[in-house]
Amino acid sequence: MERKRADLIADAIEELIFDGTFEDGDRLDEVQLAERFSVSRTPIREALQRLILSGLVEQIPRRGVFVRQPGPVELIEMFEVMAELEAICGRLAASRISDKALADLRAINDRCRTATEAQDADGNYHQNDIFHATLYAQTGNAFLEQECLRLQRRLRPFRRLQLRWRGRMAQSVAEHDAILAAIESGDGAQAGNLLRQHVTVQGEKFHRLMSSLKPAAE
Amino acid sequence: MERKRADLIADAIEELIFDGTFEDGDRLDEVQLAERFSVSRTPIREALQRLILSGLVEQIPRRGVFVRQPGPVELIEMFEVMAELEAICGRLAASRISDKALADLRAINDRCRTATEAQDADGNYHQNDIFHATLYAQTGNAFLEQECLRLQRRLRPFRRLQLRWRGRMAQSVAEHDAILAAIESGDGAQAGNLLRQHVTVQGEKFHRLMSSLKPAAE
DNA sequence: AAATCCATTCTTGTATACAAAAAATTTGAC
DNA sequence: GTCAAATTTTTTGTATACAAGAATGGATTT
Repeated sequence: MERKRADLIADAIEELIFDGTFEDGDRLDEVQLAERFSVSRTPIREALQRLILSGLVEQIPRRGVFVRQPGPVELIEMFEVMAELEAICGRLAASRISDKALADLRAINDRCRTATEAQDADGNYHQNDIFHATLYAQTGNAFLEQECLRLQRRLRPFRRLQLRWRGRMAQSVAEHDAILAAIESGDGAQAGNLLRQHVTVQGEKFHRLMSSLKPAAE
Repeated sequence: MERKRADLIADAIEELIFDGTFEDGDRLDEVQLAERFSVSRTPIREALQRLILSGLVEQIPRRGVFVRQPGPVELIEMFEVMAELEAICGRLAASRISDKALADLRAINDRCRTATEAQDADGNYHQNDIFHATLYAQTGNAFLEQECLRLQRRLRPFRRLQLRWRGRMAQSVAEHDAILAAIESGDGAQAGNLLRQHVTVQGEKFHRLMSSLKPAAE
């Protein structure tokens, strides 16, 4: 399943948006991008199509495509959906997970713990993504897994910001422990509730997220 | 904000797949489609991009795009996700719905009932879609609403088939009544469970119908 | 001086031409 | 006659040329 050049370009443009090269509201000029990537406008336009469909940019007919970072409201909404999806995953996984996968999850969370103790935010962040992705796979529902991965990917740059909150990493690891305990005991409802709380943006996390958005809003 | 020609073509091709003009596994020839719609290959390719991203067709690099109808397993998975999403909508709507919207839902279900009594499958089908779409909007979460509409749209041709089951339409209307009662009493958990069951049944009915058709299809 | 209208220019949307890769067919050897 | 290799053909992927709509700027008028 090889990928085309347009896919690579789409990923590259996505990265340029995430790292701040293109800010909210910026127009993505086709000819500039074509020069930057040393290709014609055609593959650029294909790449932009992908980004439009993923919701990362918005197209205004005959005007161009513009970076469209989600505002506070939309972001909260997306996190709410993510929380509910993860709750579903937890509930389903509790009744469908294999012993091996459970051991894998414990091992992944141990690596989260190690990274946390080493103050390694990048490591924690990465292992955390793997933890959740592994959980998705244990729902036994490949379609659900893909949908979760899609939203996880979309929220990635925002989730990363939350790790800057002091003590958040350690708390996250502890929450993973509780989730794993609920899954192991087969208590799907409890696993779901814990996961929903784990992902839901509320209280301190809410303010933290909002203030980190302020600079991007300008 | 109807976009451009490529979007109309994408919808048209989608319709051609749903109505059976293109079957599972068929290759969608770019030049043939270009002739059919009297445009060049460029807008056709853009339309196909959309269908690829929506999962309705599959692209094999350097080979072309092929119609990819979901198999029995994937279909069951999709219905399971739809059921869980609707359950979420029901739970959220129970605490967020307005009195006016509740009255609207009752009116829509009354139209479902009228259509059922008139043996009007098309009418019931249409009003049923509106019923659920209206419910999505009452979650107060526009992102969730859009995601639900997306999956609802994808499952539409399959949901339609289950109405052929004798008595299903009347049962569906009764289930809507129970759901509305739960929402009105503010019992989100109950509303969610009823909706999950309501949609799960659709999937199972469809599954049984499909397996009974399998011999004929081969 | 401000506003409006027209022309120029810039950008997207579409068509076509070209290149590269895969499928199909033909030709040749055993 | 069959299998294989090479060539032809078909089809996708990319580049470029062209058309149409929107923005911009200047000139003219009030």
